[in-house]
Amino acid sequence: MDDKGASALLETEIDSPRDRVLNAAEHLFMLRGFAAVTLRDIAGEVGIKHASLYHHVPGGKEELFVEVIKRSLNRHRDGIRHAMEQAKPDIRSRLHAISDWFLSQSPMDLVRMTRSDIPALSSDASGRLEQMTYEAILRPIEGILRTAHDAGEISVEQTGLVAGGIVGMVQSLFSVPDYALRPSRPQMGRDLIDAFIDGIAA
Amino acid sequence: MDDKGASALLETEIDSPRDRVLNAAEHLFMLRGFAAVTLRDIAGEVGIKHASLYHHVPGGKEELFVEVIKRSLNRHRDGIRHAMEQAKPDIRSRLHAISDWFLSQSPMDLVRMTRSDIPALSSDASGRLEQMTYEAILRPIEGILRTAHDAGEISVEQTGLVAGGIVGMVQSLFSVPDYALRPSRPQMGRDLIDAFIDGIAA
DNA sequence: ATTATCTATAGATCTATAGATAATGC
DNA sequence: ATTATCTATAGATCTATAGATAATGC
Repeated sequence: MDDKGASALLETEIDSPRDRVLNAAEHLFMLRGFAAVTLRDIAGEVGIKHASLYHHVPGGKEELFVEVIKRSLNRHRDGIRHAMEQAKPDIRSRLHAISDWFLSQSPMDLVRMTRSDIPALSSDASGRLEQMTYEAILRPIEGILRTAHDAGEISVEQTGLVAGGIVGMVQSLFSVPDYALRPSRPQMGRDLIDAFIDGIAA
Repeated sequence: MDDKGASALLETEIDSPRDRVLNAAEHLFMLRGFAAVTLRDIAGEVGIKHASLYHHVPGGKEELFVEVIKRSLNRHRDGIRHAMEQAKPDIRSRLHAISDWFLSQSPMDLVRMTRSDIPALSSDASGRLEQMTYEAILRPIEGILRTAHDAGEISVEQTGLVAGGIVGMVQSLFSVPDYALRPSRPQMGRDLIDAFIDGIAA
């Protein structure tokens, strides 16, 4: 699957130059979106000239974005999977773990990604990424909810709807300004999850 | 407050040319965000050349965006206020009405607006819009939750947190693709509100 | 007479490419 | 020797302005 050659790097290995480029690109693309980030912005964050980016990503801006999103989605898929293995099996622990995971990552805005960024790409990449976004994030959470539902742990039927709602709710925390961060963002995430599980009604 | 002169237009009045420009701009800015929309896109949707936009909005792209957002935020503030006057006073009816209102408007992405679009503006406009966003949308909803809390209708204390979560949850529905719109988006919104009020736990 | 639009163009970016130079890894 | 970076530049596009032309409203 990886035509760049599976690298059997030592664990002490520092980031490859290509990874430093992808890291900078991910930071900026996630923060501002595809259109608002220029290749000069990314190169500037790495500390090189923008023309040098083409050595690492010959396909230019679109390939850079696609690589960044694919890498991020794969990491989220694995992160959620791993969190589910670690967490206690009850739905509250599981949703807490998912919230913790999202809030530990660079701020993703799934709404902007699916409504603005991804549709701006060539229709080829566009379709693949849209599909991949669903498979990596919404589908796993949907599965977790479905399992909890079948076990009689939760009552709601519309697992897809609720999965999207939870993600939207948690990601809204990324726009909480620093001065309002009391309690911490992860704690806010768990509080929102608790409110959603128990209901806000008195 | 409005230095363009309060227009005592007849109710049968059709949109002024300036309003047609603002409408097109709002549609595109809300869909794709500030950076991803060009003046040519907007002019094209109106059916004029991009240079003509400067006659209606001399300040150019930034002023156009600021005008659009201010108009939209004012409309949301009034719409929420009006919805609260119409709705029954219990918190469920009120949150249903808020969800209905949001889903009746052109798709707003508050996360993208506050994290990407608004910070890209001159710091002058940026500060004003950030403040106005909070006052027009989050504060009213927070007030509604606070009232319900004081009346013993809901138990959760963190009204600001929950207000943001509800908005994020409802706005996530804008990224539901058309083929998945069963039931309707407004019905999905009310279902999510119900789940949030009653809790998803069995 | 005023308002709205157009053509033409300036100047600033942006993406992308070509080819030279520097740094790195056997 | 290979990988990474740089300088220089082409060509596309974007925002914005100036001034001419067309449409509209008394």
